[in-house]
Amino acid sequence: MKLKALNGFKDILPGEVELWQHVETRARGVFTRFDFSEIRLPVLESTELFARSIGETTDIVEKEMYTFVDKKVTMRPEATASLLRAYIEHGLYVQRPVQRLFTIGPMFRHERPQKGRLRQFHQMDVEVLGSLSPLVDAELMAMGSMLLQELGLQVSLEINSLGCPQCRPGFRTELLNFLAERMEHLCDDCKRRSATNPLRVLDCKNPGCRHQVLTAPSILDHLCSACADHFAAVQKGMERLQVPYTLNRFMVRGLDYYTRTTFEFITTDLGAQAAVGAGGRYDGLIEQLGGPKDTPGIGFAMGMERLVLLLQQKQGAWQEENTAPQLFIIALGGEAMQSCHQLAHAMRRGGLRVAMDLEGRSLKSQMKQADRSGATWVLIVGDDELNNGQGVLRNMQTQEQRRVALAAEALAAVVTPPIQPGNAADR
RNA sequence: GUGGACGUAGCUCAGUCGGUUAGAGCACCUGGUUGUGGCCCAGGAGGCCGUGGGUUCGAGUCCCAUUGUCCACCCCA
Repeated sequence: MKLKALNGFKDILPGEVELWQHVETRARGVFTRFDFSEIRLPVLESTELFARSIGETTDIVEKEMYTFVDKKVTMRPEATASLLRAYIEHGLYVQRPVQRLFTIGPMFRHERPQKGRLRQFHQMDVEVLGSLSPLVDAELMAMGSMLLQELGLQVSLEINSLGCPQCRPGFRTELLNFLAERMEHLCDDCKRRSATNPLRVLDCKNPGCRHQVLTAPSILDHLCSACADHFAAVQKGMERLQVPYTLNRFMVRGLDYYTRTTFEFITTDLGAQAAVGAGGRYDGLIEQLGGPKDTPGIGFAMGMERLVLLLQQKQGAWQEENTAPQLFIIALGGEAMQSCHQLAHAMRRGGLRVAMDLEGRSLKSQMKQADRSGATWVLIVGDDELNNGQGVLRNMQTQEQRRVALAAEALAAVVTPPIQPGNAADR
């Protein structure tokens, strides 16, 4: 095999696509219920946009971006930056003081692929721009929980606050002092992290580090009064909406722009990839990207691959929509083929799903195809049927056959049964 | 970028101590039935055994390199 998809890039084949559509349909339903509007964004943006928003020294920007160096453009590694760019560029803050937007699409990061992680992956991204209200934080998390619940997934929610530019530096210094005292007990990665991003030591997976960090100062004890009040109001809001969550003072974020509330939807069923969704507040980012002053924002992203993996592991988690042909037409002989081709077209124009073999294969072979297609009805047309204008219509389940006029309307009347008033509610 | 495991038919996998023509199941095609699906039966097609080198009388099997995939680390949705 010579040509194949790139490492970390995957085809989504028929059979699996239906599950993706199911997830997207459910997501769109929930998001619009919460008054969010869809926005569609380019996958290619100026490199500068990501460098400025995500952070020059983050792993994503330093070594994971697909960048056309000569053209100074990059395949987006996440959606928030692009969405904010569009928000600022089109002055959406003028049209509506608080914008609620979502987008669904592919992202690109040059990482080593593993379970639940690809180089092209797909996210559903939700953002609320222009609101400082803690009720928005609570509502976003509640919405994420609702979607996961409607998908039938058991996922836990962990929340934390990272403070703001007022209170975080103080905490950072204190944490650095704490880490310096027990540097020799930390793993090599954490020794490095202490210098680059000390907060990350808090969520190291190494058991030794976890043990050390248990007695570390807590960010939650160092919030300024504004951040503390906000976080308390977020938690009150969560309780009012009855969204279960756990407080995790060790949770931090990988992207530089996060402030205050952060959260992750966590599962234990995806190997090393615990997070199916994550997000938080980024109150300084919009201004930093050239938007209006003091415009706060908050949002989260869910990993579609991870949701799909979870649903695939869960038998019967969803009901596939029936897209099988309603009628399979079998034509025997050249003349019948031409006549049936025309008939199929007329019925399709009328809105029916009609399948037909155009290869002139044997009746037996076509019956097999019809069976596999899942069609309930099969129309058989040979020379005799063509001459007297009556096709043989067979019900594949009951094996009953009858003669029906070779006319689109007559066939449609049999193939699409009128809806019984009593059955409507069952569907 | 680092580590480990694994590459045999479209898919899932056997293949003994190195031995002559490389196998099974599923899927596909044809027939068993002048024009009737599923089940069954018979037959067929489909392989550079990832690639390149080496050892050997002989390599799918052993060795080396390379490449790909997966899992984990890092990081992240």
